[in-house]
Amino acid sequence: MTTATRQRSETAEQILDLAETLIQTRGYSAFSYQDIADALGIRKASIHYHFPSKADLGVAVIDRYIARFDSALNQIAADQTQSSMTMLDFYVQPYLLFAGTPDRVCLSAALAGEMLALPPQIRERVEHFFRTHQAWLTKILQRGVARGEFALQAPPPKVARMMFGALQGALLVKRATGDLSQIDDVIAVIKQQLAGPA
Amino acid sequence: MTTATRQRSETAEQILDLAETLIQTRGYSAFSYQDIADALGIRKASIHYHFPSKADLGVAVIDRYIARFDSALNQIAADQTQSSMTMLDFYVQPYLLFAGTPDRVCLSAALAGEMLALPPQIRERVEHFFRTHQAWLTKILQRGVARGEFALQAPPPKVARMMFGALQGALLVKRATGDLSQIDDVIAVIKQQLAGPA
DNA sequence: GTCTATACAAAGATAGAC
DNA sequence: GTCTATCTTTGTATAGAC
Repeated sequence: MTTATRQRSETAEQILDLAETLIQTRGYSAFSYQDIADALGIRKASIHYHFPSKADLGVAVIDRYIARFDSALNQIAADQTQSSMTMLDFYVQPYLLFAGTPDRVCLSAALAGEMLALPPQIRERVEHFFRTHQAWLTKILQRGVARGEFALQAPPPKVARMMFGALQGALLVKRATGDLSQIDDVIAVIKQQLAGPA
Repeated sequence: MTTATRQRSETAEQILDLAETLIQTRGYSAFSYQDIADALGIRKASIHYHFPSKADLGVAVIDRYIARFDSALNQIAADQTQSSMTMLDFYVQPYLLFAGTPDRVCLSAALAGEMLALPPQIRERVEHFFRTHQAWLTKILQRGVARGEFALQAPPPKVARMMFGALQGALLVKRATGDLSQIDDVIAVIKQQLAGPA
């Protein structure tokens, strides 16, 4: 068992949950230990006990976020009897979940907006998240092409980039405009294009 | 002549330029009057003379940003002899400009990442920016379809949403990963899809 | 593991001299 | 229009009692 999976106290988990939401809605720079202390009814010093510095907390939040996605991606790829489109449908589930809320975007996208204000350890992880997801999408697209399920008009890596950017951008636009149908529309257009010319 | 076009002092312009860059690279919450004072070799109080509050400065920055885009969009639409694809090529110019720098994203996308931490006046403008651009893109797509230049597999408003999100997302990913080819790839894929099935 | 108390720096902002 | 000086609040962080 690695360090990443060592269990955490109940309070630590609550702190992580709240910090994740705060970063997604207000950004890393704009949230404070005080915000969390108020919400949980504890003192700032107690949070420092669990996460000595704000950077430590930020790293823990994104590491957990990444781990959740990694687990989901592995699960999807585990069942090779599925169609590639079904795999993509599973992939976009988290985006649809965020889409259902008025104020949530992908944690990594929120962080990417303030990239140069982030501690280096956090920056690295945002970069890792983006690279990993685009690579994963590329693999699914290649699989779909190989199996004759997709008819792409551009190389899989480029289509993967377009898809990933469109999903992340759609969440940002959704929140800013308050129009929750943004992601549904974007996903619909993407899927139609993968299916190939009618 | 409207208020928006009233001329500003040289110092005020320098402050706006720097604030714009700082918001694009570090975000609204993370930049301070001190950052600007240091860079310009002036005092914080001097900035407060030109822009009483941080919200005032933020509003001035995004208003100028929006005005620049509005002007560009109007210019593009002014010459109706152009092809719709040419109009789109002009539209993506600013994105390509940002794409050439390692750390710039669209001002509105940076702000969208920390939406709930923004003063209401700024939030409104981000929303306005997103709505305006998607509406403009929709009009160009409709024009292209009407003139037989584009063969879309989905309704123009939805394709416009996908395109816009993809462009914004591409800039964020570009900065996070450091791969400047992200936008070129995304634009290439988008254009190929507009041209219709081969 | 949580608290009180406190240190220390930075932020946004204002008053008033020049 | 810019400066010095100052105020107030907030943010991150630590020491040490319970």
